[in-house]
Amino acid sequence: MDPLSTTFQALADPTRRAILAQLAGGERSVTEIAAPFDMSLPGISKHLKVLEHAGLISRSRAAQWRPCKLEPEALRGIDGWLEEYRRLWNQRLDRLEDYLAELQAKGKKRGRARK
Amino acid sequence: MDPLSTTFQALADPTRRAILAQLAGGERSVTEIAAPFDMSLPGISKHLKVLEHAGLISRSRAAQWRPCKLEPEALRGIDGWLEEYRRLWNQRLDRLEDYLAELQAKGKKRGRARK
DNA sequence: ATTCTAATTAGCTAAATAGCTAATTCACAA
DNA sequence: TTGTGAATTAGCTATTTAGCTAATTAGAAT
Repeated sequence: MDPLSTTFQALADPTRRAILAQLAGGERSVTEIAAPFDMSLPGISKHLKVLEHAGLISRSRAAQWRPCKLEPEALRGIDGWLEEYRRLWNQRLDRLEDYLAELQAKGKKRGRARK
Repeated sequence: MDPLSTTFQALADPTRRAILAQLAGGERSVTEIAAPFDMSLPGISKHLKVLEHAGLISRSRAAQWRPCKLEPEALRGIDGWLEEYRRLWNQRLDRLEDYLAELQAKGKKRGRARK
């Protein structure tokens, strides 16, 4: 799978996104991560493997704990992909602003010929 | 499925992303869209349904054609989701810049006490 | 050595996904 | 009304995914 697909795929699950949000607050062990979820530990473990494979988290080793750390740089790929489309939705926004500006102008010059 | 998961899921396929890229150039009929791909028409049709369901494209109707149009606004959801993490990877970048600045300072004041 | 805790792996099931071919719908044209 | 081109739906298969329980590995502590 290409990297972009892998990242999008990893993010397409609310549990995994919640795990990332949790890790934004700092490193956590697997049991700490699992605590808020109504899901078995192996289930969480699988989700972590998906996130690690996508490069979104990394895991170190401290005694019998395997603390997970967020790797936000892995999101730059999709941020870059978005770039091209950001232009497009801003264009629309610009047109809307133009339209609103025009409406306002019409309001002030009520009765005058249009443009 | 929640909207964010639906969007990410839709984007987690290279064919679907290629379709969006193609539609960034303007509206296209289904056969036009299908042309560059080595895939059956029903296959493409399924991909289009996924994209439409995610709100990433819309379809109108002109005679027997069903032209597809890109709806880039549907990407704002994931752009907003990214926002929180952008902060984090910029932090890292800031730290790197700080570090480089410090290195440079050290270079100029070589031999002096640090900090 | 034994036991406890943290975490993963094995092995299963149910559901979703990607792809195909064949059949169908729909609108226009002859 | 019959035919033609555009697109979807039906129906199938193979693969992947999410989830579980039970079993296993690995380190720390007793």
